[in-house]
Amino acid sequence: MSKKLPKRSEDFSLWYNELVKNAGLAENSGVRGCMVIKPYGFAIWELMKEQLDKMFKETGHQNAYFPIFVPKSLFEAEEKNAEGFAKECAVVTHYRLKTDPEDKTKLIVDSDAKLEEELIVRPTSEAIIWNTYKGWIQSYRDLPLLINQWANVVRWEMRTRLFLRTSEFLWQEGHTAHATKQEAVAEAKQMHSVYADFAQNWMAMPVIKGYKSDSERFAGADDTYTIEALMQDGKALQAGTSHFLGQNFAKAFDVEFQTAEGGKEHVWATSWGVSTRLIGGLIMTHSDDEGLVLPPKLAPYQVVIIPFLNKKNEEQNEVLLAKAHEIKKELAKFNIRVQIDTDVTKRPGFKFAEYELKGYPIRMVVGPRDLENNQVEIARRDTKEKFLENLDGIDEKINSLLTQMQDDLFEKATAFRDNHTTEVTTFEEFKEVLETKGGFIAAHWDGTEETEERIKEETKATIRCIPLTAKNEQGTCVYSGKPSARKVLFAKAY
RNA sequence: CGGGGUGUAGCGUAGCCCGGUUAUCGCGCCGCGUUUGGGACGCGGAGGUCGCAGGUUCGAAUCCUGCCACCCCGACCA
Repeated sequence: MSKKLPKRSEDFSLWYNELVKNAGLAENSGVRGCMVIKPYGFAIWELMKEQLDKMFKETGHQNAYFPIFVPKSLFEAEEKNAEGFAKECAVVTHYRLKTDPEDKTKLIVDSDAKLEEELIVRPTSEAIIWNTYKGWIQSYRDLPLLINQWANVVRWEMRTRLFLRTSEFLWQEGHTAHATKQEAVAEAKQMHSVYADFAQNWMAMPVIKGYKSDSERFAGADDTYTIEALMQDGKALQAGTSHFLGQNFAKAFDVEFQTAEGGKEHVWATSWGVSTRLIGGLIMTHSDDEGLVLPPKLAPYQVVIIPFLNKKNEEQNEVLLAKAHEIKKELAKFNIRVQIDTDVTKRPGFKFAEYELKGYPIRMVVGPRDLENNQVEIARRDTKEKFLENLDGIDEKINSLLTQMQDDLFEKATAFRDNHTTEVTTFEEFKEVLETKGGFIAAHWDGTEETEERIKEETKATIRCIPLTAKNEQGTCVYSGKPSARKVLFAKAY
């Protein structure tokens, strides 16, 4: 069915692309930069959504849905935001097609059906949402307003990559309104932590929490908090952002509320989002030359049971299948997601390779030999270890193995990240590390956009974030030699 | 948007420079048989608007023009 993957170490991009396609996660759609997410890939997204949604609700948020189209006049209301996205907007200008009089088999845009005002296909929903919030917020009693939306957005990027950057992508965007600055900042930080929690405890993907420099900040935000992950090729991935928007959108959309004291004030805002890009991060964090490696918590199926079926031996097949179902039922006690492979036409070796490619965490093989001994063969996807396990108490054994694997994956990824985080003091060192080893580089920076830009031009590395944990220590900027108060994290990024 | 490349069956490809019966091969797919504890083998079979539209020609996958899509590099990417 699928051919061998290219080696990860030889051509990471090619490896990634082939992996995504061969594992059945997604493919290019043939529609400009848009991808088709296939059922297996979408199942991962659904698991992510389920957990994130739960976390949002636990922190007091509700879901709602706003239009995909944003009238241009609304879009341009917040200048910085509009400017930041202007170059990558899809725009609806007409609302009707008609048969081409020159060629009856063709349709053409009906020029009589030109919209008076163009509609922007949302690249993000601040504008339409804040225009709506204006009508929802009059009093401090209406606050805080804590809303999340699951939606698709469109950004007309010049160059696209499956999951990491597509013209259309799925995401969630939270948009909140608060009575005080303090409360809004706390909300932005809280959601920043929720993302970090999700990345680390569900995706087993270690992240650095930090905030963005002026040039990397969200257009229209006062502060952008980010979680930054490191991929196996040494490039950084911005995995989620949470923005403190100040009063920028409240002012642009005239959203004021009456305080308890009777005064009028603009509300304070946040927005925060993660997207299907997380799936790309998940893949590039854990996977290997054999294919996808999924952390158990986000694996559509955590266990595949493969009974050794033989076309010629119906009786034995029945016994093996019955045993497989029995085991599945046992595992259900711990809500373990199990698939039973009932295909009689493929040989075992082929199946093993396929399930490895798809990243099933545990493979359990049941053959005649095992039946006699009341055992199964267990194979771990992450370490490739194989061993026999007695079936007594198999539910608990598998459950704890899954927990173990989840922890091990996180530890392994953390070790990789730490090994690829280098502190440097000179620009020579900076360039050397970037070229040979990649990864995060912690270096002093003078805080100017100019220096940041120069470094980017010379090395392609950008400031990924100013870590929240960065301790104050006087030093000199790695590029300009000017004084610096703390080290920041640089990397080449996706 | 600039530079380069590719488009031939579900996938990967040969053929194109130098036009000429019925378009090559492998994988996959279907059928039968033998197999089955790490990607099986034999035999038989199905599957093609050669990216699209024009043009040149007795004749176009092949030459010319235009368009479209995709890939790589750059630019772009809160």
